Amino acid sequence: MAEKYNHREIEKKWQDYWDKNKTFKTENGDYSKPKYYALVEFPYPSGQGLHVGHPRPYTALDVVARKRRMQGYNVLYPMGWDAFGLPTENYAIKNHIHPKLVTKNNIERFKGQLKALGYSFDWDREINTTDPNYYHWTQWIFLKMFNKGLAYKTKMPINWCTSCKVGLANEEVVNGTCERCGAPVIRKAQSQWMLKITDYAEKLLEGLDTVDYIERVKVSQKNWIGKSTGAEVDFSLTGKEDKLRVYTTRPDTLFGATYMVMSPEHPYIEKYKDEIRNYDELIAYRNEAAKKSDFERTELAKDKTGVKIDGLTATNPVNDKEIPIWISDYVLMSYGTGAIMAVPAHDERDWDFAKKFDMPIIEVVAGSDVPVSEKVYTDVETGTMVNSEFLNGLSVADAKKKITEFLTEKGIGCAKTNYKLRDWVFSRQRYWGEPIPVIHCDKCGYVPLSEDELPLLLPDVESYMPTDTGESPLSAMTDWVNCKCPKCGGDAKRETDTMPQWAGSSWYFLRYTDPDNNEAIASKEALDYWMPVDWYNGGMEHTTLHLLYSRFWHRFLYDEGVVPCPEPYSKRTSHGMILGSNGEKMSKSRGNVVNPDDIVTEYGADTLRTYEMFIGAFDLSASWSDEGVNGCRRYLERVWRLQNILVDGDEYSDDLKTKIHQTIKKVDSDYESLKYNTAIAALMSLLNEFVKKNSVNKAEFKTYLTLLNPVAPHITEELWQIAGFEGTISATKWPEYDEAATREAEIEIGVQVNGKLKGTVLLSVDEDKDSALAKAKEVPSVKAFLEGKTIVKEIYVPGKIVNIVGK
RNA sequence: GCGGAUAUGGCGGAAUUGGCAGACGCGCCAGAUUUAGGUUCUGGUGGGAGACCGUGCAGGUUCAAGUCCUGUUAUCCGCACCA
Repeated sequence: MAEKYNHREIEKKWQDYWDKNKTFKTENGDYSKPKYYALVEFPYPSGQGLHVGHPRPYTALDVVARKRRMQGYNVLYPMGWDAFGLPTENYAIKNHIHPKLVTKNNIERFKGQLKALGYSFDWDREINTTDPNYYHWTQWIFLKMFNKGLAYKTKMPINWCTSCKVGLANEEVVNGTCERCGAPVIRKAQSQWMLKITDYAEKLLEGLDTVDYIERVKVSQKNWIGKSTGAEVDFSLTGKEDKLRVYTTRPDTLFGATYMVMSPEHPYIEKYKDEIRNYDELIAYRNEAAKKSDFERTELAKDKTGVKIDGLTATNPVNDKEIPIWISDYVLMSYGTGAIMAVPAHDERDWDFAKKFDMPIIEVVAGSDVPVSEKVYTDVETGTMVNSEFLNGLSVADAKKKITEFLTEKGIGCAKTNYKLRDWVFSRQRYWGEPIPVIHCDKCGYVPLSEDELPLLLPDVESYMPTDTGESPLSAMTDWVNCKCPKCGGDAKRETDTMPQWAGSSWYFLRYTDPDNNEAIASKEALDYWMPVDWYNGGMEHTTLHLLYSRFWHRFLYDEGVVPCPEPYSKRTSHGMILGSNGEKMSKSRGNVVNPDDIVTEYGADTLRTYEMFIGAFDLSASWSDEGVNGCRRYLERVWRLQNILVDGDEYSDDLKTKIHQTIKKVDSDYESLKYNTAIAALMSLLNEFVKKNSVNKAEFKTYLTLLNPVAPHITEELWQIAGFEGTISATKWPEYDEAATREAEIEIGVQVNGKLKGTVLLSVDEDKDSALAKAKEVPSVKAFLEGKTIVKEIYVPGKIVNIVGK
């Protein structure tokens, strides 16, 4: 009789063993084997420690990594720390501890927790974004971008968090509040570093066609980039030289323009201030609009406001009609040209506006059942052009083409593509981030450091408090700030803004390939061999920001010849959240937080891993259940007791052969397609067969342990050793199945009468129709139902169903 | 408003190309073993007394629909005046 399953002893034993023997160390230089690069998002080492949500993706790809190793691949499965960031800095401020120390402690805790879960990470490749040897290269990439003109500084209204006292990217503002702290975000003009991600909009969009991302990730990337095609058209300002240029996606409706709208910030308002009779009114409106936060603007989206400009009108270039110009905050200065032509008949917003201010609505696309005076008509598929002179009778698509050609020919317009994507606000007025390696000299402007001056170290400061002026705490460090200009040698000042947290995570996957390299971000050989990442899994919350930013950096590095492939990730999947047992998001305030440490101590890492894989469909969120955890523990105990019924045998026993081959096939394919829950179900089902039979032979046991090993590595190593199998299970080969052996000789199939199941019949796989039907009709319950009926139709689908239709 | 997803027993969830709905687990019920233990083992478990009825709701296609088609509702997530 075996001893009790003591998970604490066993798990400790094997974790030490793997550590000591560097079982999962990935060597560079061994480039003869096929490679596999599995990647999970590295965590932010927060003070709270690991969350039960973390093990879900980590275990999932650990399963893939372990399986790949057994299949003979050279596997890279690394882990590191995305350790710059606000919570650490805030904690440091509050408790007067250096963020460096806070980070160190948090990492230690996280690392201990991850090790206790038995992941097959190569810990020799651990990276840390706050390590100067790491951010050296973050700064290096920034310099490359700067030198290519992709980094620039500009004064612009930014999203300013009133509580964190820090500028935020658009992506970090949620409903007008700060994504991190929830405080209101206001607009504030500040000089900011920007990265020209917009230059890469098209490349980032096109790249999506070449990668295997789950559909919703692709869709959100596309939406964020927001490509639209249309035309720019010059309207003339009546009686002026100047043109009023607009952007439209519907140039076909040009004849239907009945007024124009400019953004309240449009420069023409200042330029023609002397001729505008209601200038004061316009300025008052503009000031009101500026005061509104993004949140309010959104809230009031349905109710249009605006002011008509008195003293300025426009002329439609195709029919010389004079039309009024309005200003309204529904037109944004930051998109297109800051002005639009309004075609109320065929644009919802214009229609609302026209209705409110009682302006004419001219139909130019016919096809609606309802007059355009009653309902806007935006269909572009079925309508026909009317009231549009030379466009009349054309479809919308043809009209678009024709009018664009016409405009181009006459020199009053051209085809134009726009993107919603904006440049990336890359400065933070904070301490705990990578220093931006640029010096400002009054004479020479912004001067980059030279590469050999990197890394530019983050200096130690007394206080990490951000200043009320909006400057970084670094600005108080005069010794550090004051320096000489590398170009002219005169007095100059260092940039005191730091980089956002996204910087370090925008290229970390490259560093893993060669983490200790002091000469480059990674060696060319390492990058050529390992890149791209074969499978990247991460949270849905990172599908717009992190994914887009890192693709942008990677694509830039590709254009620079630094990396060998245009896209960093071949395949991207996402996992669902683990919710509390009440189905709500886990949080302290809701009191539904589960600490992974408790589960590991009480039930063991293998149980936690098994449970998180078994909990449900990987891409959907799932609620925590203590009973479910217990069930998985029970399962592992049943596996443990298999050693009590272990008998000799070099081959699968006849009665289980088919089932075993089927299980190998199922587990193999399920591990590949994120269907961990059904893989485990199949393993449970096979276990039940062994238990029922009260026997498992060595060949069967070996296969069983190997299949389970990726999910529950500790217990399977131990059982492998106890059974006296050769070597360790981690070094064994992945079992293979024989397709022919997965097929049963005889199957029980359903027999329906008039489409309703009445019984079952045992048939051989290649049973012919006549014999199958004959046997089916002999089934007593079927026979009874056919009594007195005329058979109209008989259906037999081999291996699936028999259906007899009678009247 | 737009885009994406989801909806199946008491619960978590299974169901290649349409082909025995409810695998596997939890919970529950009964029995056995063991005696105080996160027990283990065996059997049962969608509803209904029944013919039958059952995959959010209403239609449709089909010999056959959780799966396909047309509508519709609810929940969740993302985006939100982008011309």
